[in-house]
Amino acid sequence: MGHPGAFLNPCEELLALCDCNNFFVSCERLFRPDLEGRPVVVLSSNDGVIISRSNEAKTLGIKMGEPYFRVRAFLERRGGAVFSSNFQLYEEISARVMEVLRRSTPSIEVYSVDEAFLELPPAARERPVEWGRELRAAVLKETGIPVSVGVAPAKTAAKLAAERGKKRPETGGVFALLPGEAWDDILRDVPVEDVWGIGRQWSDFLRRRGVSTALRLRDTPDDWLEKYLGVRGLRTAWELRGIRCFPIEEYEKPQKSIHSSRSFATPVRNRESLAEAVTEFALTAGRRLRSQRSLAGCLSVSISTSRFRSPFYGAREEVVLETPTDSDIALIRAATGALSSIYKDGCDYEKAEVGLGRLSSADTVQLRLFGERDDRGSALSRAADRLNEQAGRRLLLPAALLGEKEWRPRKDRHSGVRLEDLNTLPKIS
DNA sequence: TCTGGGGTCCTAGGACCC
DNA sequence: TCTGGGGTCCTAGGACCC
Repeated sequence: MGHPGAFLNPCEELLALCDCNNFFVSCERLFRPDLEGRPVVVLSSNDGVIISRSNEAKTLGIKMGEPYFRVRAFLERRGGAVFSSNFQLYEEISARVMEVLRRSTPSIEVYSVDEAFLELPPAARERPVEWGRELRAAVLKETGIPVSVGVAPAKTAAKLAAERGKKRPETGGVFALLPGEAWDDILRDVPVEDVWGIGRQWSDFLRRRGVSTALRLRDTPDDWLEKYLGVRGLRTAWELRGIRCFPIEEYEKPQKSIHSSRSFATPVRNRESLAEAVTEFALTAGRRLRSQRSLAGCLSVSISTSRFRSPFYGAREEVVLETPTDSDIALIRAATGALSSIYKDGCDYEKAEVGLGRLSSADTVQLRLFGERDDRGSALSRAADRLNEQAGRRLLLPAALLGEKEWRPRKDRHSGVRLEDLNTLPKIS
């Protein structure tokens, strides 16, 4: 068997996971300090399911991903506060948190909107917990967002450490999992399904074979792991041995695919409304495509009725774009064309999606032999991006989108907070 | 009545080539 | 009835993540 990753002396280098606590709820609370101590939840798009919970909501037993309609009455009785999601706001606050983190590390990987991996500066290796506490205090002071910090030799272990910091108040939100005697005791306490990289299918499989804790996973023989869980499962076990297999990926790579989709507040029955939604999603995907300087080589459209009702109808059509493009006009044309080949009359459509794939760099275009680059459409789209960004709203949009948007997702509980409001927050000094 | 949206990586198997 | 042995590329589907 070969080596699944670079071997690093476990004691030499350390990294940290910095994880924002209950991030979306914490963002909403910045503007509503009166909600401290009350159960608060944030809902997904279309107010569908719960995607962020305050500690009080967790204590009430409300689960991640729980459909909102099932707990609405319960939450009301308990004096809970509910918010529709406001991703623009969360992304802006996230950027501010990441700025603070960036200052305290030689190398950072922004892993998600609320998490980052940081290489510990060499001087901090002797005092990881103190370093973590300083980091935590700096983020709280400058952004108002509470975070947990976990320090360990490898990412998978750092995840466990951060979780421990979050769950145990006596740690002050910071925990270092360092090779030594405590290592085994801590891993013994962690159910295997709580290990980063071990999801539902794998944890069921492992438990059936008696591998029920992180410690047992760590001590499972390599050949067995590779046979049943593949190289990813093997790397996860190695990381639990303190060996770094997933390096910090400092440089942001362009995405390989871009998707834009929404569920509709009320079912859409007519072709025009569905085409309008698909046009909207193509525009959203196109804007994100251009912002990472990519061209799309193919585009797909999916439509479906509700998964929870029968008869179900769902279909997907993919079209190869003869010349890779980032032009809204080309994307919209492809999307509406694909839609017409799968649209079926008489269905109650609940969701649609536009996906862009086979992305390539806009800076190094591969021209097809008989293809012609659509420079005008591309330039027009970029000009629209600039105008709309300067204006802070959409000044320029296709006439097809001037309609009533009967497909618009629900957002009944939006706080109404706008980006500008961020600058009105009182500063803590 | 009401059930999110956005990604990544790995692997197995088929097509195709020499 | 018999009908090789590799290698590479591509894709669909499954698993995972937040």
